Amino acid sequence: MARAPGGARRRGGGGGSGRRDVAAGGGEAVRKGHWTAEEDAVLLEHVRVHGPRDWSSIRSKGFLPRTGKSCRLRWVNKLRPDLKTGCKFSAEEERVVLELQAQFGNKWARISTYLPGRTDNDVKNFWSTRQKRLARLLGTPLRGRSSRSRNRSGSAKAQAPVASSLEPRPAAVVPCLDQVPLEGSSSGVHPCRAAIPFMDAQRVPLEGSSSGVHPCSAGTPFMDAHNAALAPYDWAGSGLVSFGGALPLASDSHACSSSNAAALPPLLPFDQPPYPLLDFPGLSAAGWNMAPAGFANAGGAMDHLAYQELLPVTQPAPMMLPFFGTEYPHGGVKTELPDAAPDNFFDDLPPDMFDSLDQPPPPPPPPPLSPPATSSGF
DNA sequence: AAAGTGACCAACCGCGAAGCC
DNA sequence: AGGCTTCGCGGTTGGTCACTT
Repeated sequence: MARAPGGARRRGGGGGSGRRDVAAGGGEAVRKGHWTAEEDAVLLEHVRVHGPRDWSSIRSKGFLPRTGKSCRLRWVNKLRPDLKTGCKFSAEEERVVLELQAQFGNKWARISTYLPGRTDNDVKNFWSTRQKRLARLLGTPLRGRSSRSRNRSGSAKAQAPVASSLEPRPAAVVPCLDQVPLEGSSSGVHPCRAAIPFMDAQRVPLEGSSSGVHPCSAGTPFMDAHNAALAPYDWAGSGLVSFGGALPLASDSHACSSSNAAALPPLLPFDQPPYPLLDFPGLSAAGWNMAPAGFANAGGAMDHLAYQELLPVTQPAPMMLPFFGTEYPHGGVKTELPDAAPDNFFDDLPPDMFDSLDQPPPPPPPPPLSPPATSSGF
């Protein structure tokens, strides 16, 4: 569908219109809502001078009529130079999210530390969208607290609730969501790819003009629809929760990384994958321009890393790395699978597979073997 | 063409933890 | 030790766009 990259999307005009712009309270007005370029510039300057801290002073000193909370959020989610703005989650990133969500639960900040360039908000939104899609595809309301109901025009086609606080689940082999046929997919160019034309030659070629082997399945055979149908499946859990395999983070998760953010993911508490990783000539690990070791684990540490990047260059770093991801819904890479046609994917599943939907969740998984290594910070 | 809908994204809110005095 | 402030996180909400009907 070629949606515009997040940052480029046109928002309710004139800056700061989406939500309430100004606090209702008296006294000094606190601006809310969407940020303007001018505000961003002020915030960036503050960070450049003071670092990603003292958020509250931004307002107290009169730099911006924004709360420190809002400033921090803006920095973390949008202005940090190491963010993958406009990049949809790749299949590998999705796998990471699934695996880590199964491990950690809804610890988005923690999970995001394994995904360079992704914020907790990114992960959270991704997960939420994914859960909603799953719920709709499965025709099963997800458990958990009531989801936001758009309730547009009182549509009877109310969307299923989204489980907002899911318990950690034991890993299970499940299909990558992009195995699930997605309506509305159309050919297009991923915003990242647009900037990285050479990647087209590296991608798994699609057969014909509109269908072909999904890059995900091509590179990761365990994710094909057939295996998915045969695999045990944690329906009752966090949707299509997880994978039995491990995560090839060492290389794949850096696809689409926006910069030399010195962000190697922490060592994951998973085994190395038994399946081949996507390999692209000329893109060795050394070519990723990554720090040799270390990883920021917490959001604050990430802030600091990003700030260090900001010091020499206040503009977001350009996309320098290719995007290997599989785009399904609206981004453009065709995801139609020969073996997983929209109408027969679930038909291929054992009929009793859905019986577990209403069963209590299995006991939580064992804790991770080791938490992410902490960086020295700032 | 218009309405409905899903997907995606940005940002706010509430709460708890951490730090400081 | 206790209160206050700041920060970080998770959940939620609202807006926009693209696609479908």
